[in-house]
Amino acid sequence: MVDTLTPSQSKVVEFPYQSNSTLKVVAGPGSGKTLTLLHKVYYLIESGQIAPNEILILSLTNKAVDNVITRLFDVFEQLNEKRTEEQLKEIIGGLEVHTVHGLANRVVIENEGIINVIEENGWRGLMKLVSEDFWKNKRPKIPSIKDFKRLFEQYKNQKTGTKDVVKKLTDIMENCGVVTNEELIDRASRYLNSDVVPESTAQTMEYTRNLKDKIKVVIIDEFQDLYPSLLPLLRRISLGKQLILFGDSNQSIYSFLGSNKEAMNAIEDIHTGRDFHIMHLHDNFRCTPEIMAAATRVIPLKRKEMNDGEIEKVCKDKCGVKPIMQNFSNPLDELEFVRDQISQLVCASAHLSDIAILTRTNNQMQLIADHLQSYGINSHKLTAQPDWMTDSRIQFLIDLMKVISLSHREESLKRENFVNRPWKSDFSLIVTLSALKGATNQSIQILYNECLRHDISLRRYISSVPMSDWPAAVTNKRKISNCVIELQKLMNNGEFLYSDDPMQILQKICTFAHEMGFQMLQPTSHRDAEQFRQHLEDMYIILKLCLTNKPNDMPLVEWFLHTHFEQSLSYYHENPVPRAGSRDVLKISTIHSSKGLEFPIVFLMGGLSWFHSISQLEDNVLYVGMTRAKNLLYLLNTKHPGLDYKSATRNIMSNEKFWRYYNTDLNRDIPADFASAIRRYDCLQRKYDGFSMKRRPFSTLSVAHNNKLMRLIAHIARK
DNA sequence: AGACAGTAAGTTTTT
DNA sequence: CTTACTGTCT
Repeated sequence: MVDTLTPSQSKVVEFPYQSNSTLKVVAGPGSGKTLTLLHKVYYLIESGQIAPNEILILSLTNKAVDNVITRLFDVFEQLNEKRTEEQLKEIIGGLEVHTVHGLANRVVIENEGIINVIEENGWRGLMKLVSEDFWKNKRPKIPSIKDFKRLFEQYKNQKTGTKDVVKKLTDIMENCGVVTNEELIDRASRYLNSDVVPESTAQTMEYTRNLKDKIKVVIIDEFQDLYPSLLPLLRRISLGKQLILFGDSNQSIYSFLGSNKEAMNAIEDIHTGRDFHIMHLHDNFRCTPEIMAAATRVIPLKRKEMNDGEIEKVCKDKCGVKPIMQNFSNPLDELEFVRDQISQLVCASAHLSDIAILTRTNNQMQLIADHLQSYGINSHKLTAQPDWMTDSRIQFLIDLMKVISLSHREESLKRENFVNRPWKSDFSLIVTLSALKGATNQSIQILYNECLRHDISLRRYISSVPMSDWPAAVTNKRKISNCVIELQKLMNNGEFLYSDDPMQILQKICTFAHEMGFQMLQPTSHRDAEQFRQHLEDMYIILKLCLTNKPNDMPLVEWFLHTHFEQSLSYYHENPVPRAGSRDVLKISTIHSSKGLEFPIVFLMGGLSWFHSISQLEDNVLYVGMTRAKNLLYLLNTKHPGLDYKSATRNIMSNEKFWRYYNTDLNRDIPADFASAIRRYDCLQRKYDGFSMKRRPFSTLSVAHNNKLMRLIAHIARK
């Protein structure tokens, strides 16, 4: 059955099930980790030891989860042709595959109802509630949202200093069902730890209980990404179960979340006195020996292993081309180099979709995408989430919908004489009012304090207490009041909350936002406006999708608010390139998001050198980036003591030997006529010559919001 | 108070 | 390399 696997892979797959034990599988890049994992799952089920619903597969990123889910069906189908599609679906449907946060979310929701994870706009709103002197003697004088977030966490843990301020904020969050990601994990592990489940709710807590009692095997994919604060949760989940860890410590690139060295050691003996086994998958089926040799030199520990003769076995033949390294002092040169190389590669036998450009930051990613776009080269961003979901303007609109929906719910509960506290709408309303032009921090603070004093919801206070009775210090009373009145109009208007027409819903909410003139929705440029329009369109698609799968007894708006996150993720997963005109587009991703993926050709952008010095990536980040490449690797502006800079750049386009190797490796036909590549390239160059710098508007070259590049270009222009 | 020299950070993800 | 803040001196 497992004859397609290597001996070491088979050993992992056939390792016996044994409760209360840990198996750690160290799997280097390209070693067939996911394949082995899936075979392992299949083996557990097929051998009758474990039922599908007794297996829990966890990972840290959505990407890794997607990866497992996507390949599940293929691998299972291949392994057993006897089963019908229906049976396979049932087996696969029984498996639990989640991100750690996704799992925590489910547990918490089951125990305390719908909760929301606080987002950028939420932090901005909270920030408005702390007084100026909170920032006195603090690190940054002009605090950003990020600084605020950091300080908030810090104070929460320390429980010293401005405790009362933080306490006030956490109370609001508590009341409104808003949590931070850390809190989400904490709460989940609390619910799993509390062994006493109240009898009355025992039946409904099925999911939580199953996690504790039913699951027998917990598989953690990419264990190197774990960080200390996840450990309590994982400890509880793996209690008494077989814990199988897959990963590679050299690919640990999330050390900024906490010390994962510590976490990695801790997870090995997560329960003391446990049976512990470790296995290695050494073969590398992905990279060429040339790429692997360079990547190995990047990690000090690896270099030592190599000397000890304990190196990964690369299973591919030499391709004859070493990684191409080049440094630039001018970012435009770098972008042009990339563009030129891509032209050459495509004119030879590469497809655009073979190529991936990996960057360190999201900003760089956007910059490169824009530049290539200006030449008519389409690219697809491999982000963890679709763009529109991270657009704070869209999130703001969703917040507006939340205020209306939650307020409506509160009103109807009140009519039926239920308890009125807590008012979940307060949080979203604070976020909304904070964005209102003219509503100062102070006004919102005072108003909110008044509400606390009168034990009344913020919305209700604003709408029912006459403005003349508001504290005098509140400015712009009319504007604030008007905003809430308009919100209430939407709330009482059945055409919004109970509408089944996605366009109508979108229109109503946009009209409202427009009339209120929210500052943050004002586009700063034409480009900005176009982007917003596109994101609105994407939101419309998800609204339409919600309409097709919503339960009959739930209004569309409510269903959307509850499920839009998951729905968009799965929609995005199934339609990875929803709007690109041509199918053949190149891929752009941050190094972090590219983990677990592989590409025939990789451009690794160390950093667009804003500085004259070339940025040095962390060892592991560089290693991950390099080992994504199957056949050809470019290292641009990448500095590392282990790398040898003297390797010469060859003309790739006319390297027949390489392209023979390349096409063979990808199971493609070898082109008969290599000379035509050069002809095609010449033709393409002539076309690009038409794109003179003058004709290309500056705004497409750089990004309006990337001031740094603008300044740098100005600097270069002066010279 | 104002000028000047020295220092540390910048980024990456999770619903 | 640039920014944003600190500390020290006059």
